[in-house]
Amino acid sequence: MSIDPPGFELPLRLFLGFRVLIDDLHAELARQGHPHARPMHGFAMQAIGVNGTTAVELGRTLGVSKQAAGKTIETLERLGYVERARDPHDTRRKIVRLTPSGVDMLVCSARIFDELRARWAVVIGEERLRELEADLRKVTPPDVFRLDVPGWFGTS
Amino acid sequence: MSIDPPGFELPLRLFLGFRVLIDDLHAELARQGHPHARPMHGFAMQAIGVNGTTAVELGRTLGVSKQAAGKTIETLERLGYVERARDPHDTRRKIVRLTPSGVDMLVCSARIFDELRARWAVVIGEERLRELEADLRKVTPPDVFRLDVPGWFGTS
DNA sequence: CACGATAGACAACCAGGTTCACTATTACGG
DNA sequence: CCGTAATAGTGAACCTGGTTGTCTATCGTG
Repeated sequence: MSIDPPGFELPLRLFLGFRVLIDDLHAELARQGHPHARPMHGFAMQAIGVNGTTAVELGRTLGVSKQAAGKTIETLERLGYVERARDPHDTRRKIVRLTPSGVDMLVCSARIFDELRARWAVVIGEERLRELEADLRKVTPPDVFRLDVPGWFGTS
Repeated sequence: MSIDPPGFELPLRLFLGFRVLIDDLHAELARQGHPHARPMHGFAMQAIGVNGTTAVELGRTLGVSKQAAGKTIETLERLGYVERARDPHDTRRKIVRLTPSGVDMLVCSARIFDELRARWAVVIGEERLRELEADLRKVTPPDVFRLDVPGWFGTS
C-alpha cells in the first residue's frame, strides 16, 4: 500500500512525459552524430542562441551563477559545440558563439522534437495535443528558460 | 532569433509544469514543518512505502545503484524521516522504515498535491485536467517510479 | 559443508552546482 | 583627467547526488 492521492500522479506524469521526450531526443541525436549531447547542453545552447552571448548573460538566462555558466561553456567548448572569442569593443568580455556543429545539433534537435510531437499527435490526437499545450501554458510561467534545473534538486 | 519549432515547446512546458508543482509543494511543505524536504526525498520515501524496504530494493525501484540508494537513505535518516533496523530473519539486510515524521511528510505532500491539482482545475477546468492526465498516461510508461532522475541529466 | 549469490558499506571519482576571492578592464563623477 | 565603482572572467574550496570497483558478512543450496 502507498499514499496515492489523485494529485500525486500529475507531477509524475508531467515529469515522465518530459523524460520520455528528452530520452528519445538523445537516443536519436546520438544516432545522428551527436552522441555526447546532454539535455543540459541543448538548453544551454538554445539559450546561447545564434547571436552568441557571454558567461554572465548565459548565467542570468539560465538562472545559475556565472561560474556555473562558465563551466557549462567550457564543456560545450570541449565538445566543439561553441567557441569563445574576445569582444573587440570590451576586452573583458568573451563572446560565446555556436560552431557549425553546434548549430547542426540544434537543427537536429528541432527536427527530432517535431517528429516526437507528431508521434504524440498520432497517439492522443492533434486537437488534444494542442489543448494539452494550451493548458500547460496557462499554468506555467511564460518565461521558458530559467529552468533552474539545479534549483529544485540542489543545495538548500 | 532562435531555433524555435513547435516541438520544442512541449518538453519545456511539461518540465515547467512539473517544476511549478514541485516548487509549490516544497514551499508549502516548508511552511508545514518540513523545511528540509527535497524533491528527491519525496520520491524516495514514496518508493520506500509504509511497509519499508532495503537499500538494494530501493535502488532497483528508483533505478539507481544500491550505493546511491544507500546514500539517500542516510540522508533521510539524518533528517529523521526513516530509520533502519536489522532484519531478524536475515542479518545482512537492514529494513528501512518511515518514522512518524516521515509518514507525516508524505501525508502533507499528498494533501498539498491535491490542493495544487485543484488549483489547476480552477484554471483550466476539471474536465480538461482529466483529459490532460489521461493523455499523458497514453504517452508515458506505466511504471511511475524509475524516474532515473540522474539518467537524463547525468554521466554518459 | 563449501561455495556462489546477496546485502551493505567504503573509497575514489565525476558532473554540475554554490560561494568567496581575485584580476583585468570599462564607465563614470568630481 | 583621474580615482573609484561596477563588471567579466577565472580559480579554489566545497556540497549533493550519482557512478564503479572492492570488500566483508551472511545466506542458501548442491
